Amino acid sequence: MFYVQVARLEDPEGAGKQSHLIVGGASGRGVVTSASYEARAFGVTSAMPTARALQLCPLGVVVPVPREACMERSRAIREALISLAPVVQSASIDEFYLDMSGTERMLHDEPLSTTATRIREEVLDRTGISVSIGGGTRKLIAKLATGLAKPAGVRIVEAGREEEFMRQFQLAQIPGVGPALVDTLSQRGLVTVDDALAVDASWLNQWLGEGRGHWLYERIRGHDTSRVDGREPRKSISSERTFFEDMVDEQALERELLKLTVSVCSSLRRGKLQARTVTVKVRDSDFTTRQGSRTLPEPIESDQAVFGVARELMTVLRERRRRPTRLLGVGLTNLTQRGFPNQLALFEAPGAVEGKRERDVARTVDGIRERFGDRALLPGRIMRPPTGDKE
DNA sequence: TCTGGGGTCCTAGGACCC
DNA sequence: TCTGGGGTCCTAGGACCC
Repeated sequence: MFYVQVARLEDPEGAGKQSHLIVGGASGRGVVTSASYEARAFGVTSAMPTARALQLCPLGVVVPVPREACMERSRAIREALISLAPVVQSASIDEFYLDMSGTERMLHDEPLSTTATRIREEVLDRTGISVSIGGGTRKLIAKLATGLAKPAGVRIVEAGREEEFMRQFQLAQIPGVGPALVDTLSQRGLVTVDDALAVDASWLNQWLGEGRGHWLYERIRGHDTSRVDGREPRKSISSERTFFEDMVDEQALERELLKLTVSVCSSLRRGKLQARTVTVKVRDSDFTTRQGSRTLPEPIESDQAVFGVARELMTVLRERRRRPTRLLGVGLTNLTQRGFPNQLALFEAPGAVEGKRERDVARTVDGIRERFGDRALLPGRIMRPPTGDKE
C-alpha cells in the first residue's frame, strides 16, 4: 500500500478522493505498481498490465507513480526508524529490518508487541505513512509475520515457535520461492510447507540440486542465518526504458542510449562512485531479452566514457539480431568508491576510455546541474569518441 | 491483458594463472 | 605424450523481490 498512500498524500484532492485507486503506468504499456484494497477486491494485483486491471475493475482510477515523493517518504521513514532502533537495514523502498537485540534493558523488558506498536505510531506521526510490523527471531519470520500484520497492524512470533508458525503457509508464500520453484515443487506434489516438511533432505537435494535443496529445507523450518546489516553498499546502478512504440531507427536508439547513460552516470557520480563494468540491455519486439557487458581494466565515471562503451555494446547486440526494439537499458556494476586504491594509473594507459579531461567535464557539468537544476545542461548531440574529430 | 523499473543473487562455461 | 588441480575473473542468462 506504500505507493497508494504516497499518491494520496501528494494529491489529496485527486488520488486522495479515489477509493479504487491504481498506481502504475497509465499509458499503453504500463503495469500496476500498487492498488488500494478496494481495487484489489476486484482481482487487481501488482505487475498486472494496467489495461487488464481496468477491465477487472472498471471503477478504477489510474495515477502515475510519484517516484520522487516515494523516495522522499522512504528516506523519512528510514530516519524515523534509525532514531528508534539500534540497527536499521533498508530492504527496499518500503521495507526495513530492525535488529532490536540488546534493547531489552533499555526498554525495561517491555513486550515486543508494545515496542512495535509504539514504532508504528511514531512512524505514522512523523511521516504520514501507516506501516505494519512483524517480529521474530529471524528475518524470514519477521517478514512473514508482517504479511499477517497487514493492514496497519503488528504481529510478533514468540521465540521457539518458528516451525509451528511456518506450517500455516503455502510454499509460494515463502520469500525466495517464486513461480519457477513453485512449478518444480508442485510437480512433486509439494504445495504447502507441511507437504515439504515431510520430505527427506536428500530428496530435496536430488530434486532441486544441493544448493536450493538445502536452502528450502532450512527455510520451511523457519531457519535463516542472514543478519540485519545496516550498511550494505550499492552493487549496481541501472536505468531502462520501455518505449511507447518499438524503435527501429538507429539514430533514435543512440539518442535514447545517451539519455540513459546520462541518467545512470549522474547517480553514479552523486554517490561518489566509479564503475568498471558497463551493461547494455535490449528487449526485442518479441520480448526476447538480451544483454552485453564489458569490464574495463580501470573504473570510469564520465558520460563520455560510459557512452562510448555502451554504444559499441548496443551495436553488437543489434547486429546479432535485428528486430524492432521494445526496451533499452544501461547498467553499471563493479562499483568502487571514487579515488579508492585503483589510482596506481599514474600515467594514463594509451588505450584508456577515460582520461582526466572526461572526468573534469563530467564533474563540471554536475556542478552546473546542482546550481541550476538537472535540466540546465543536457547533451545536444551524439558525442564522438575522445580521439575522434574536432567536435 | 501482451508483459515496468529498480535492484540482488546464483549458475555455468570459458579464459587465464600458478 | 593429449593431459592435473587449485583458484579468480568475466560474460550471459535467469530467478526472484518490491
